[in-house]
Amino acid sequence: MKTTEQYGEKANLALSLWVKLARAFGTFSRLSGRDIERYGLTQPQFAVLEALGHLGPMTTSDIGRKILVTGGCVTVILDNLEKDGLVERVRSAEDRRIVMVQLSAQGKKLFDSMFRRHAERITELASVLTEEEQVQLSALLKKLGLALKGLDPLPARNHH
Amino acid sequence: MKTTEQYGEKANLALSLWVKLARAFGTFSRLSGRDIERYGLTQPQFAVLEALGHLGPMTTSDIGRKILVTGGCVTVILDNLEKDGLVERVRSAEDRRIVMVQLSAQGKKLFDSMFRRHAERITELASVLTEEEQVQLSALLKKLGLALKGLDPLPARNHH
DNA sequence: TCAAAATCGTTCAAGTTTAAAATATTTCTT
DNA sequence: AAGAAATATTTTAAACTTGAACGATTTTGA
Repeated sequence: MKTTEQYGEKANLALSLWVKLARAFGTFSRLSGRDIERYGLTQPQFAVLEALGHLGPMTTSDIGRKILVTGGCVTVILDNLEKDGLVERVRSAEDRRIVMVQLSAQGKKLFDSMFRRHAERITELASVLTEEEQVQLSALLKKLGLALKGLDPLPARNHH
Repeated sequence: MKTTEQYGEKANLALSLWVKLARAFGTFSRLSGRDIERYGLTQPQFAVLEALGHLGPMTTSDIGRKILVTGGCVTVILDNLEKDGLVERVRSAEDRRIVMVQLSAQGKKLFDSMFRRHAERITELASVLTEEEQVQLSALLKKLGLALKGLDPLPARNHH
């Protein structure tokens, strides 16, 4: 793992940070995903239900921005969720280009029973750090994430 | 973003940590990937070249463990890199099941010219945090990553 | 008002990833 | 030494994601 002192101290620090970020995320993601599979959902499907469950109905493109996937992908995810009867698409009356997406009754039910247990699992995973460490890590990641977002020339539209 | 005080304090702390980890990784990954595209490589292709360049020749399955993808995927990535003349597969003489993978002369050349510039870009991205913050974050991520890895029932073989 | 431009969602084709099955080789057991 | 089990890699089929192209609708601006 030691990226032999080859690119200067600052670069090694940065490279090492990047590797650890990728590893921590990868493992956390795999473990979280394993939990989600138990509910018969894929990770992106779960992310959509979570967004709708916590934030309420929203448009297709809002979902894409929320869970960081492209529009074409959102369509597929919604197709599958709709097929399972978990979400409903409602074409807006005011602007008929827009599709509002919401949890169905069944979707709400699944979300409620599922998310609480999932939250427990996430809590369990995070508990490998003390609460103070979690606070520190959270703050540093927030700073990193926000600062990097500023460098990201991508979908940064806030208006609507 | 505020996951309304719904699942208890500890759970909210953990959920928030998870969200921030995913966001920071996602943005970092996208920016890093954008840099890599400039060399005509995909992110996993780059990861393979990096592993081979820094650690020397290794087997197909070592590569998979290193860059955290499945064996089948490594095969495809290597096929494409081999097609571009960047890596070479050498079937081991002692154990003919094993394929050792190494950079070709052209691959070495690309790696040298590419990785230094990429390291600079990563350093630039990481510099949104102070060096001390990077050290702290690195340490916390390392602890998190290693502890989670212990919970991960997956490819944890260390023997060979 | 009416045509051009912009926006929203879907469709499509191509590339990536995974898990499982298949192949080849080696090691273990008896 | 022979067959069973294990190991390393590739192949295959299915799923996911993306970016570009497309159709429908709304907004803009002459």
